[in-house]
Amino acid sequence: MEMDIKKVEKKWQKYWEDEKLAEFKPKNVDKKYYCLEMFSYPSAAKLHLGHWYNYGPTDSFVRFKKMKGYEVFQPMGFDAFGLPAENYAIKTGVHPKDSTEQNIENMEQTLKEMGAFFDWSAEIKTCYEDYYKWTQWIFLKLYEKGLAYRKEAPVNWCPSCKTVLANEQVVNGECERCHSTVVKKDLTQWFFKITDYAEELLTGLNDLDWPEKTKLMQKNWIGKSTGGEIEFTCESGDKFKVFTTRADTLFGVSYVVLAPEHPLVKKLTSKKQKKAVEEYILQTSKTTEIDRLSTAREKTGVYIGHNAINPINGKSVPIYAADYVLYSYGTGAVMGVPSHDERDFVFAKKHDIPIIRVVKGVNCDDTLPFTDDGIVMNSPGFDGLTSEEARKAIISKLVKTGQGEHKTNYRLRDWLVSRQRYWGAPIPVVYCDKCGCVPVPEEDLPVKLPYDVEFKPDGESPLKKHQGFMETTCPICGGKAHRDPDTLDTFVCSSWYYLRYPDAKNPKEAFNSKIINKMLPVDKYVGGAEHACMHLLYARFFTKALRDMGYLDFDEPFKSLVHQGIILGPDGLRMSKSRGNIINPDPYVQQYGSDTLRLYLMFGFSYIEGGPWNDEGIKAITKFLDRIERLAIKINGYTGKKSNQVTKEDKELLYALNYAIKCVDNDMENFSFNTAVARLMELLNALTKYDALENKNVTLLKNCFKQYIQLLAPCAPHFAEEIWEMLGGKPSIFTTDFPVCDQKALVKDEVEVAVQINSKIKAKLMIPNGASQDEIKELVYQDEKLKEELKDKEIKKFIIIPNRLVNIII
RNA sequence: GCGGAUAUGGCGGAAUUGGCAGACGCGCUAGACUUAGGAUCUAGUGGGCGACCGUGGGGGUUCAAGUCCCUUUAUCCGCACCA
Repeated sequence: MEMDIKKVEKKWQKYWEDEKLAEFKPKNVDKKYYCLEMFSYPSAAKLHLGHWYNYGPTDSFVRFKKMKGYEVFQPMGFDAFGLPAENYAIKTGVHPKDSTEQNIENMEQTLKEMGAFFDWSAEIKTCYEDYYKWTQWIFLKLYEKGLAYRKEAPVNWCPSCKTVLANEQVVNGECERCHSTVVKKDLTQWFFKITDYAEELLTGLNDLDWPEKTKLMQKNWIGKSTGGEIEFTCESGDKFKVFTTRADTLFGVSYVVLAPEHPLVKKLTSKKQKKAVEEYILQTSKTTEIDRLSTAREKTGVYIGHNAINPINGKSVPIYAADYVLYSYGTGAVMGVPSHDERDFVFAKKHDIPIIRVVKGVNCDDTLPFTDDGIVMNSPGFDGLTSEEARKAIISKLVKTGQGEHKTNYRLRDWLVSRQRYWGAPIPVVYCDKCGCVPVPEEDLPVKLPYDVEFKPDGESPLKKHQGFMETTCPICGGKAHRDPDTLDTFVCSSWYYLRYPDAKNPKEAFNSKIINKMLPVDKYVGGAEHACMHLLYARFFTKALRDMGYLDFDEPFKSLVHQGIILGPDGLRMSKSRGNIINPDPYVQQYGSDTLRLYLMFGFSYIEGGPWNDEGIKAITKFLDRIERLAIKINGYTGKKSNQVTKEDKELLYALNYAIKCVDNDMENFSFNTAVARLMELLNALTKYDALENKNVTLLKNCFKQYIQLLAPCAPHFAEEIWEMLGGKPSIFTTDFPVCDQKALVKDEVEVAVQINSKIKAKLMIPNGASQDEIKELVYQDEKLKEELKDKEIKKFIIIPNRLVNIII
């Protein structure tokens, strides 16, 4: 390459910055296009290939939108709280604030070297007071609204480190550091009541331009099921409810199960069974939820030595404690119907529990368990009803006696936001002996995270050990009080950051509603599919909650969503330190330049699929840009020679140009970057071919080539600016309009049509554009080769697909 | 286990949504130019000598299937304290 790519990159990055080309101009808000990439965690490894893949091509999309006349807003920031920085501190003693700030600085620099149109004037760092102050403010608003509450919930506890562990730190049921067996321990923790919005979060999915699979994942995650709650009364007089979607099988109940954590288990267990039950509970505390729900795993459980009464028939059935029932789902209790549920069937066989059939199949299927709907039997008063009728009828009967109700249940659970860690936003409440749990008044925010803390894990979290932080006074009575030693889940910080960006420096409010209502929702959100169920759901919940408090007038934060794929290691496996297959983008940027790496990422992979890294293809991109540069230099040297005559070749070139404009426009819009680049390569081939002609029209060629550089510009921004300037264009090329397709140039005089006989290709014919069916038939019959094939044959059917093919059935 | 997805040449990947499978590129082969060069250009490149056969396997619908239906296999991703 002739040009010094490093110099060119610096030159244009400086120009863009000086001209503030990436800054959003509020006066043009009517033409706004808010494109957001998920912000990143400031890791020590600087930018990895995944960042490049997320941000590079999406920046090209943004530049494309800018050239299409939109006022684009593409902000960037850092999700800066989190576990890794704290782990790093424990290991090395470097304070999370220091390491995080250093990492952010490094990443900012490399992000700038990428040359993306990020509006740095709106940058956000979630670990800074001016941000987490408002995270705390939102917590208070949710609390006021009754959407934040406290309850007991289990945490992973390592008995030897005396510390709470993240799921990630539990490996095969053991502590990753000391390999002790991890147990569950109950703590009082904060929850957000996302379940209040379960129904709206579900129905709202219908109107979103999101990948179908993501919507389906959220739908399943929310997990709506309709059924009823039925109340069982224990012999002791205690009552508990079970949730079921199969009330039609209520007469088939031969036992009931409580989750081992259910309070009634402790209360009702008989003396004789006490030892067995306690052992079982201990065992359960070591099992993960995924294992507990596995249908392949052996169904374990113990009889607690107490019975309950089935409200529909007064029958006494045994109560079991079993870990395949989760205390956190439904009522934490289920009824056991071995005849019509596979898990119950296995359980009953093992514990010698009677199996009573109450539904028969329409087609007389008599193997048990029978899990389909059918006709109800052995159910006095309901026999002969279909399952669906019986479900309603049975619950309705129980409603009358006050022993049941129709109920919709969701698998979605409330969001646990307490983290027993240091590096997060402190929870803005204090606990007073007199006044109880008291929210910190708004004017006292932020509750600052102290710097001087001790990280070494010794049974207490760093904040709990910090007297200066913990000891405070009650805002109500002024008496002694203490703070919450926990911090907020980092997902809380990332659930509202898209609202902060458009008004990022506002010192008076989290965001200005007037501005936000104009700038939101986000027009295009781009990020990994791994966030389908959590971040994307939490953000939707926050938006709806803030709307209901009157701060926002829109219902959904992200109108349109795209997931980029994952770039795997060269071995086809996910990149990870332990595998040693991490590809560092820096050397490629150094050697080939940022445009080349970006372009390769756009061309070499299907954007939403990703795939294994392979650097063979990157040289092809260098070659491609080289060819463009050489042609540019050559064409630039031509002196104008105008010809008014339009040749066949001229027409072909114009066709190629306009076809490319149409395709690239469409492909960029749809994040189909690999095909967009393919069309650019095709057009370069067409330009090169035309250039080789003796009687070329230089003016036409120059004009087409200028448009070519405009088409290329979003995908290779520095390179295109440089060539554009060389061709005499006024910078910046990104202030020019994206070329518009001339439909007239796309009309061809004749089209090639494939001719099939009995669905096998026999010939290809040139057919004049717009020929009638009869004219096409005539042309087919005139063709020598086809004449031979069709001789003496009876034509049964003559199928014509305009401009594509003809199929003759004989 | 539950939930979600994917499978097309030697490789990365296309295919206007039921209409010419393999666009574009890598790699490979041959040639040109050359200071016998990991540069550039030009041509060829799914398989088979062939009629034909080809989109993970088997079956089906259709004039026509990579695309729709049934079935099966393999691989990958998420599962609520990683972000």
